[in-house]
Amino acid sequence: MPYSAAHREKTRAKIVETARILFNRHGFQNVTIDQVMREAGLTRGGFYNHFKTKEALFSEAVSSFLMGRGAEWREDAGIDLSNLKPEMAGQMIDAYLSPQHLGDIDGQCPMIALPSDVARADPETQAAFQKLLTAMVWLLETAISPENANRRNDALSAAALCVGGMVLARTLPSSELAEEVRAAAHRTALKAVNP
Amino acid sequence: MPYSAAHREKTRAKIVETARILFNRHGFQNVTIDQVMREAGLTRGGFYNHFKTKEALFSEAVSSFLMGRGAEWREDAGIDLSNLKPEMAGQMIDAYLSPQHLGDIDGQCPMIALPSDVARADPETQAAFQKLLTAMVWLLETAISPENANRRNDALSAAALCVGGMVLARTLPSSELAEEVRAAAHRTALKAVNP
DNA sequence: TGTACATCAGTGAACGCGCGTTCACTGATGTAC
DNA sequence: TGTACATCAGTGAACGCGCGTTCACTGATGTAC
Repeated sequence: MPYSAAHREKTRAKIVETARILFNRHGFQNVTIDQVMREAGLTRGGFYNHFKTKEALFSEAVSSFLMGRGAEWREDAGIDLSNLKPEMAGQMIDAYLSPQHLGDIDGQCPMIALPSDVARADPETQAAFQKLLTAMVWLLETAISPENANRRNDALSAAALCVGGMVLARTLPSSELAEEVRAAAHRTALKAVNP
Repeated sequence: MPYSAAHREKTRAKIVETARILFNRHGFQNVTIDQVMREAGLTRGGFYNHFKTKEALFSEAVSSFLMGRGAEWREDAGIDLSNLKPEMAGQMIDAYLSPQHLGDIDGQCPMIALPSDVARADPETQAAFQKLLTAMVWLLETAISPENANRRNDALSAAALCVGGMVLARTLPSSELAEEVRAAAHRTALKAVNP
């Protein structure tokens, strides 16, 4: 058995991570397989040793965020999934709706960079997207103080504010208005999880 | 001067309106010029009599919403721009975050259907998108009771909830979760403009 | 320990298709007389 | 009022390029002996 399974897995992971970043930058359709493979230090043809189609790569790239880049991101924000405390909902929102996240094209959450692309993608990709949102809502809901009778409603709304605020801010050409939207969504999301 | 200017203008408007709908359904890149022209009852080649590039059409399609489909939409919701009253912020939110709007693929607001596409489009298209948001925020802000000291913040947040809630709901494969997000965003947006 | 071998990750040329754009043309229509 | 003409909206064939995918191959590496 030439080439260890670990080697194969490492190459595959490298392709997925490269793709995640390029999709974040340019969107699904504006990234070519050639580009991904070259950026990953490989050549075009090898792609199909690892993935069936370009769409399959997209699905993996979206899905990889939760435990990949997203995990680093939670760590930086001081969020410990195995030990959620009420204040972590606020920390989550602070991090998600931060100017840093707005400026971090490569590392951003796929829900911000790719919603339209996912809406038109295959069911696997949409399922990966849904998992991302479900995880976010779960985290917010679990962290919100149990005294709040509208926990679920507030968690869902905070998630909508997080994604909506960032999507709008990303799309606006005027950075002043973008910043205004981000800041307003931030303030209101904090109020929603901690009324 | 053969063919009246009105005829030319009518054809052009027909192309834009057809394109707006097709972009809403399939996204910018998944719609071909051939498709648009055929659907508008014309043939491929004529396109360039009216537009310089496909991107120019995109920009017009986004921009056409405000005074086109969006105007019908405001009328149905009972919103009169020349005579805004406090309760109209609520009517606006009721209409935007309604199950009907969620189901209306063809008629939906471009901010919901096309945010990722616009984020990667040319400056004209982004400017058209910004005009849409600016109009929405202006409407909400103007309608919100002047007693509210955080008018602008609340209007911006309500807009983020409107767009964010709908974008998420559109992208989710589970219609139950989609409906839950929509309803939560709706409730919280209403609270934001009318605390 | 060293070597022949089998495997399969990776290579790069080629294929085929779709689509944005161009272009020479056609023919419907308004105007001048 | 009727007709010849000029204009230009609309036609449809063709071009050219890019990209997803395929395929015959190469050569690095782990294993058997």
